[in-house]
Amino acid sequence: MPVKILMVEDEAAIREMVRFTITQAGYEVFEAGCVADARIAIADSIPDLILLDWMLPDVSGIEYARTLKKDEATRHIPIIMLTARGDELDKIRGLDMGADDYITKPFSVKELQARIKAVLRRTSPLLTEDVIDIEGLRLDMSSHRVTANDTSLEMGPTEFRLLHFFMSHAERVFSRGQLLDRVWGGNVYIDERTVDVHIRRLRKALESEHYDRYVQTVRGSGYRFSTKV
Amino acid sequence: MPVKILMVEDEAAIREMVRFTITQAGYEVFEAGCVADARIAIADSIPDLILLDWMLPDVSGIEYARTLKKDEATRHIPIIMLTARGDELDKIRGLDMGADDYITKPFSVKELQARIKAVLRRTSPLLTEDVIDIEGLRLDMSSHRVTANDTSLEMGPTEFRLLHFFMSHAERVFSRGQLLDRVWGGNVYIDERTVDVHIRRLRKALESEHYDRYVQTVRGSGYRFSTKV
DNA sequence: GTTTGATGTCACGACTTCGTCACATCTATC
DNA sequence: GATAGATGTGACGAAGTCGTGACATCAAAC
Repeated sequence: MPVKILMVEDEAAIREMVRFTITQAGYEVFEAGCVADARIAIADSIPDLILLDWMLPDVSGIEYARTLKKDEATRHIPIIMLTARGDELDKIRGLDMGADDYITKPFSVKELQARIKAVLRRTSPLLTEDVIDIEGLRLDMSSHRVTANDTSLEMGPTEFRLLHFFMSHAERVFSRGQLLDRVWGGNVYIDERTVDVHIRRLRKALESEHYDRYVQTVRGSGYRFSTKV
Repeated sequence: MPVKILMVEDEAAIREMVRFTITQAGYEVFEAGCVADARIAIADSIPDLILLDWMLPDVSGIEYARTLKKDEATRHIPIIMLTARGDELDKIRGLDMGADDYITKPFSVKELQARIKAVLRRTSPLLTEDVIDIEGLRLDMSSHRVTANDTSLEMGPTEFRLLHFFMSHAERVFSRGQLLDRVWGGNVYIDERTVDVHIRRLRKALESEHYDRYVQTVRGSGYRFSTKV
């Protein structure tokens, strides 16, 4: 599951350039030309980062950023604002609506790549890793494989995504609703108890090498991946 | 468990701006357009801070602040008064009805954020923190875990909430009624003696690492979490 | 068309948590 | 040291939460 980036930008030229930059770096891009489209894209699948133009045809980028930060489901998503001139930057900074970084046009491919990487590393460091190894449990994104002490473990696609999410966000509790949003993708009308079943399947897959104890139930709250047993 | 802020303000524009500022900072907002609504909101759930306009349609902010400070259940809630002009500020100061801070309109987002943070820090320094550590007893909200000297402690959800409340309001006595209001949430019709039982359960959970001595009985008043034994 | 694997839902049972009660224990006061 | 009121504590039933196997559905592969 590659890192998903949503770009909200109306100028075709910049979109072209950003799309190239991002795919080049191995991320997955979703594009929206206006806020309305962005909403649809997010409802469909929650991205790991948003590149947000400050001037948009329908709603201003600033205003939209505010909306995103207000919503519980999207609050955690880091936002990089794209602004036209340096002097606008000050204005935006002054408004302080929760962007995690800013970049002024025109910008270079290298600069954009660097900032994306920096923001992702800051917000969820393990998300960018190609292979995550926690106490001998190794999840390899490129080969799409999970091994425990060099023993290959079998699991379904959903369990793999679930494990990847857990391992890149270890030591934190997530409610069933949050897991549905972030592992299944938004706009799904799935019973929350379904999460239980996939947790069960994931545990079963990890069981043979005794890593199932890392997938912990937090009664009344949700689930957690933690090495502290 | 986010910090809850009640805003009592009749002007829609200011409400909009304040609501944004607050959610932005990660707090939870409840809104009331008049004192009557504010009463209802408080009966439902006691906030951690109140932003109170000085001119309100039904009862004046000053008068309401006095009422709040008279009532045992709401006395502890810090109040920030919102006033229209600087000269009114002197008047209010002179009246001294127990506001913890004042802010004059128009005010900036930054200023409001700063004052909220300052007041919260002053009244309950640890309320804004995600992880609270008191003398080796550590409560981590994000991983939803309690550890004592690196030993994980087991307890039920209610005991966890109770301990979190105690640790973020250390060295203060709370009556059973106050604890019911603030830990169980308002509008519950539960026997006050039930608190005793949960205190007992919390003590039992802390017992193994000898932190139960921090949960203290104040005869005739209620309970207190204190490191002074 | 059949098979296979993945997925979401359901129902049942096991287990936890919660509020209440009854009784024991403690403390202040006389 | 007797009394009365406040608090500690174990037990219990009810309600809630979670684990788990079974099943229906669907899409892709053959």
